[in-house]
Amino acid sequence: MTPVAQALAACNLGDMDKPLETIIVDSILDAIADQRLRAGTKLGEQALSDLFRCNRAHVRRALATLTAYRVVDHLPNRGAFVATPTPQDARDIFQARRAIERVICRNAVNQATEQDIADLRSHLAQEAAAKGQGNRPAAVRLSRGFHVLLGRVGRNPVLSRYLEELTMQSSLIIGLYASAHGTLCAEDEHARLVDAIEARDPDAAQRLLDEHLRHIEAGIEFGDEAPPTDMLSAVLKRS
Amino acid sequence: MTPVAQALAACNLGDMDKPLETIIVDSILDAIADQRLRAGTKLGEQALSDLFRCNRAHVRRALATLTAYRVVDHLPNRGAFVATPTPQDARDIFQARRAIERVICRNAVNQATEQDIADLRSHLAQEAAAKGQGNRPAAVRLSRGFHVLLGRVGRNPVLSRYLEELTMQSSLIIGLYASAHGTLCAEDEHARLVDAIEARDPDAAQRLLDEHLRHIEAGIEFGDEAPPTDMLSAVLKRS
DNA sequence: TATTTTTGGATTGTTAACAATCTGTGTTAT
DNA sequence: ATAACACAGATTGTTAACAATCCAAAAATA
Repeated sequence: MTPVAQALAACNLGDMDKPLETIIVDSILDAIADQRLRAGTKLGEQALSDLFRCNRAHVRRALATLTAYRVVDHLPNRGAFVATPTPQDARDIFQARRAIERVICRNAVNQATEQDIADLRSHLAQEAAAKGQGNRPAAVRLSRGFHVLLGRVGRNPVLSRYLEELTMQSSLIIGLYASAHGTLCAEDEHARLVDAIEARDPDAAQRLLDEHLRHIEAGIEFGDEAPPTDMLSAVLKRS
Repeated sequence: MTPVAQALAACNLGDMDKPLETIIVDSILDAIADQRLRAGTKLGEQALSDLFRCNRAHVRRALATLTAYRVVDHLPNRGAFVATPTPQDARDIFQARRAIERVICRNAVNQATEQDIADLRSHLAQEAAAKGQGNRPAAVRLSRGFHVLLGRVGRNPVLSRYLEELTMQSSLIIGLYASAHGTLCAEDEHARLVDAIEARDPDAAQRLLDEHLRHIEAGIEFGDEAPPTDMLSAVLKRS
């Protein structure tokens, strides 16, 4: 079983009557968000079409979409690889997150229903549980999930979509550069953010979120040199 | 000659050794930005592959990319259409622009070189010229071009990319809902923005840009009802 | 006449075979 | 022993033929 197969194995293979391309794209995005697929991994067309029991054309289409999302790098005649953001990319991505989540956050303060706040709190509980059990993969996934959920509460699909892209890339960055300790969202920062939203205090919420993002970014250690490259990503130097 | 062919005719058909898919994508994006292609227009695969003298597979790939950019809506078994943003989409898009351009603008104040400022001023001159001649298509294109150029000066490729997407959709929106008069960026707003950047005054620049975007948005008239739909876009109601 | 059904053409979706390119291995020559 | 070269397997890129679906106009029915 290839590494890619392992990473994507326990996925959305239940048919669910959704278009095939969507299933492939979402499976790969999930795997990246959960850090089961790491930066630089090659996504071979054969491997994927075997995995999803489909035509290479479908895989090709899916890879084109992922390339447009900037989550996959496509090198002509060489193939598709999970993107490996450079340290500069990382800084740009986190600046973009601050710009976008700032507004998402204010929207959330204005528009959150009681149901939304309940959902957020229930998510917090899940995060705490995962951390309590020392279940790191789940903690990583839920940590991103909190931000995505907040995006939904903000009710601006354009901003949500960008945020999902950016958190995806943040997962790659953390996988590449995260120091072994720390790095995960301190969940009490999430909790205090929900408090501020419930209190309908936009300025506090915005400030908390901004600090939170700076903490995450600060927790990243840009080794002075190249990213910890495993064979494949050597090829991936951005032009 | 089909309407699509007319819109894309005078385009980047010079080969330029760039990958074919890129040429198709960029041609269509340019045509949308210039409002030669209007919302709801069908992008038939045959028509495009004839136009670009290429395989349908290439067209398909290009359309997948444009769909990922949210500039094209893909309806299964029916085809690809230039997206028709709803009034709610428009509000979301302009809010996103404010969130993003705010930061781009501060970046520009911090990082603009003398060359950058010269470029901006030269762009302003072109805008003035186009308006003076009453050349509306050129004025529309250059008006968007100013914002895109500002994005480049900000030197955050992530934000620039989102801005390019958003200004593209803004072109569609303006094409759909713009009242006949007004609506174009008042170029003196652009000019004053450049002044603020040259004066290295981030707060003034940010304020000017925010107001500028609100003016554009205010100039849009959301007819209470459906967008001015020409046959095809009737099919395009978002799910 | 108005509504439904049928039917033909056109368009999109799918598949498989073929061509071009790359990667790694093994050989040869210096 | 090292470097350049050549070959074979594997991977990506391209193309064309075929199948399924949709759309619009004509025919049939009420």
